Amino acid sequence: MSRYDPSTIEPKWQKAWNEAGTFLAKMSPDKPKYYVLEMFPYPSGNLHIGHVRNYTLGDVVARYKKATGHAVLHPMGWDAFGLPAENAAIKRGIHPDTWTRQNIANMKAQFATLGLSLDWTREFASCDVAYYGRQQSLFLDFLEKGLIYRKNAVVNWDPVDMTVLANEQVIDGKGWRSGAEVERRELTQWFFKISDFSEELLSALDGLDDWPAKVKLMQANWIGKSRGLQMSWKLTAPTHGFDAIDVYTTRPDTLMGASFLGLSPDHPLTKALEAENPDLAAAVAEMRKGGTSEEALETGEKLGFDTGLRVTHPLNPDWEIPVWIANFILMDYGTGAIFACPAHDQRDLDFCLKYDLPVIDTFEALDGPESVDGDAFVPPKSEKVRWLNHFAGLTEATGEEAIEATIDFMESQGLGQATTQFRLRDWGLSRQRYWGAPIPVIHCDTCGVVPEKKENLPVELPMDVTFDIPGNPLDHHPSWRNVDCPACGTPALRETDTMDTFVDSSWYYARYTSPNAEGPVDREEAEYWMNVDQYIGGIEHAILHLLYSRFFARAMHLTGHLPRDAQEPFNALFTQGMVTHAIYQTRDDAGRLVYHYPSDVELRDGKGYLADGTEVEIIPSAKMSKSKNNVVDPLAIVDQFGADTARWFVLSDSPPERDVEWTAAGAEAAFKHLNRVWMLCDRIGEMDRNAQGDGDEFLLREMHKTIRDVTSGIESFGYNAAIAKLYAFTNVLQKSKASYATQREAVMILAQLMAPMTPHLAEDIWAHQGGKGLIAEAPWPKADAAMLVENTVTLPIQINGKRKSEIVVAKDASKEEVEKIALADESVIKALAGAAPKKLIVVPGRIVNVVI
RNA sequence: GCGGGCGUGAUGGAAUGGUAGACAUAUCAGACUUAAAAUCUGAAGGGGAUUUCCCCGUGUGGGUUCGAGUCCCACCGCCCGCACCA
Repeated sequence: MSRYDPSTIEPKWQKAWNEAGTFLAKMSPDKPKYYVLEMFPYPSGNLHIGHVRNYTLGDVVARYKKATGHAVLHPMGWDAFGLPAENAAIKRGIHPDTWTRQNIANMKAQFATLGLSLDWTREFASCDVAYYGRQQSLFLDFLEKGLIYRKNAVVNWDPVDMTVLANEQVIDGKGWRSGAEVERRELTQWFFKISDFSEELLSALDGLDDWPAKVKLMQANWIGKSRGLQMSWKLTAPTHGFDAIDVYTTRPDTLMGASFLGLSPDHPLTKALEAENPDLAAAVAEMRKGGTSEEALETGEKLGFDTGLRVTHPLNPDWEIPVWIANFILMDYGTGAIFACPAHDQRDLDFCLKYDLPVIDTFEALDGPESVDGDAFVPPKSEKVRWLNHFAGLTEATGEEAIEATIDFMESQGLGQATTQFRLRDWGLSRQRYWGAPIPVIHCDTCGVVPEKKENLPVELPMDVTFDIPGNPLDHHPSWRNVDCPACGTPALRETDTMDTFVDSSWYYARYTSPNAEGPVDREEAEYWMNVDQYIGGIEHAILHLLYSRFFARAMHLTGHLPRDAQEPFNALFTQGMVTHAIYQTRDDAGRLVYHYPSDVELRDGKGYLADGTEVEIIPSAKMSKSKNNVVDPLAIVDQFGADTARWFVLSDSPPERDVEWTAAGAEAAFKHLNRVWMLCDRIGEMDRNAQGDGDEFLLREMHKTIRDVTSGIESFGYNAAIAKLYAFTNVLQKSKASYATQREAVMILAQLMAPMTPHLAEDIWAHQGGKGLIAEAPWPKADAAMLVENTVTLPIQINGKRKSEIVVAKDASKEEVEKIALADESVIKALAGAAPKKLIVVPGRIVNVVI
């Protein structure tokens, strides 16, 4: 008898795989290729249990695909630029490069303990000059193609991180990383023209069949296409160079309900009026303060200011409508001006009631007017309503029909144009930070903005920088900025802005295909390996990272770096859930919550107690957080139980797309099970080689069913169900009295089916039972169809749809035979009590239903 | 407000329209043991009769169907995304 000791077998097999080069990706003309990629980690210093889940999910795919005869690419690297490194430099005086390299070394060692089937020869970090230098050359190519431009723009300024944020990085008016209230600033910035691709990025979502519908919907909402009408409203008296105000609306059908025309506080006309009207300027200043802060949202206070200007209604020159400035109108969307229809828009109604402006119904429900004070009548656009005063002659029609009729009418009269608007804005990539890829341009007094010459790339980050002054260290460097203009040769200054780290993660998947290529990617390698066949990561990247990558792949195609087919870089996407853990809390004398480490809590009968007997409150399945003391350290788990146990557990309890709660009991159960499998292998190993037994056929049948079920489970990310089948089969095998030969075959198959999940244990069993070579190189077992067919089948018998009994019939029994046997069944005879059944339903091989 | 998803034992969760609760956790009982742990065997949706019988049961109420956890409608609850977006 031997003991299951992961601490000896796991390093042993990891070494064997390394020495054999088992996981090196090689182009093979005779095999289909398969590229599986998990989102690369930020080198924060330590692996957390969420990484273990993410990378185990991918590893199952990679190992399974290898076994099914694919040439597999499964690389790993580091998303290594970013703010935390600079924060560490400021706080602890460590250079960002040192800090990052130490973290990478540390995490790589932790990765090694997990036994992942990664090709480490392709590893790179985004802060490697070899990587970001190529990124700079992509920048120059994009610039030349007109995919990048510079503009003066109001940007979101994060006063804590001292950097510009993309719109997408502002959450509730706060910086996504720092949480600081975002301020407005005007700076000259570089932008990717992602908005040129709005339509394309939206419509191509339809082709992404193996992406979660949810992610596609989130992207579609983010791109935010809307169809509407743009039209001009004439001012009764021209002012400040305006003789009309352009308005965009998605509800042109409500045109006859116009109550006022609203301007954004940032509208050019507002700005012009501000200069001469102090009262107006004060009101507008007040509106800007409110902005989109959470407080403003809570109070929902509508603020307005009557400019005194008047416009005429496009359809009736005699109808004068007042022009107001309103705080809820955004300059960034549409034209920054709206017409308000209070009868059919709650927000407009609130405003009109507050400022005593008219409310005009333009349609009513078919069953009569709805008169509820303070509530706007807003039926779904698809609902049919009665039109009260529609100029195009509509009487009963849906909102959708009315919108189209209005647009047609207005266009035919030359009063407006159908317009498509997108919410998606260009991606600002400039960051006023040190730890990022330098933007390779030079500012020359005579030539202006000049791109760096390609032969001068890479523009390397200087290592001799200090962090004692706030702001960008590159600005304070004594010499780095000073260069000669590539165009005229006179002294000039380097741009000190660096690139958003989302740029780094927008093309790394392509670089993995050819990490040593002279250019950004090698066309031949890229054409072979691209696309990523299966991409796996967190739902938190559903919008930003994935949208930017989709844009980048298109831009790389336009600049000749990637084939057309690679424009959608990720064929299939899987978003995994979080690993959660219970929080154990009590309250101190002042009523404040105190969080206890799981190791300090004893669990009994579903309740938790501290050493002194105090009962703790258990909050199940909470997000892991250091401050809540509920973080699980994967290294401790590997030390205690081994990597296979950690891998088995994160796969077993929940479907991969859902959150899984880490429990000590669950981890122990996983370990116990692996022990059981080990003992089973041991027992079979000690059997007499010639031993005969009973139940060989039964065991073999169960074995082939398990092959079938585990295979389909892995194919469909149903890992938890696949593992349940493996448990069941282990139980069968454990009780089996079959011959040695059959039991050995069964345990070998068990090992093969477990190999994607628990590769070390599987490898060890394989070796013990005399398997040839490595199990990691062995082909996937095939279920024998003949063994899946049963000779007899048990059919449930229902009476009026309720299960009452069951019968055993031959597999190929005819309908008539089944009917005869069913009618002879005791409970059927009893229920019929001599009468004939009204109806008899026989579904061959499935069920019998007797209707009385 | 708009869009999407989900609701099954004490718990995590299984279930191509066809035997609801696989598998696991926690629980209980038994075996082994001086004892405990480990291991093994078994019980277990709820209720009632009380061995082999009956009723109820997948958030609630309807519907389609021979048959619904699964499909349709309405409602309730929870979760996620977006949002003074015209």
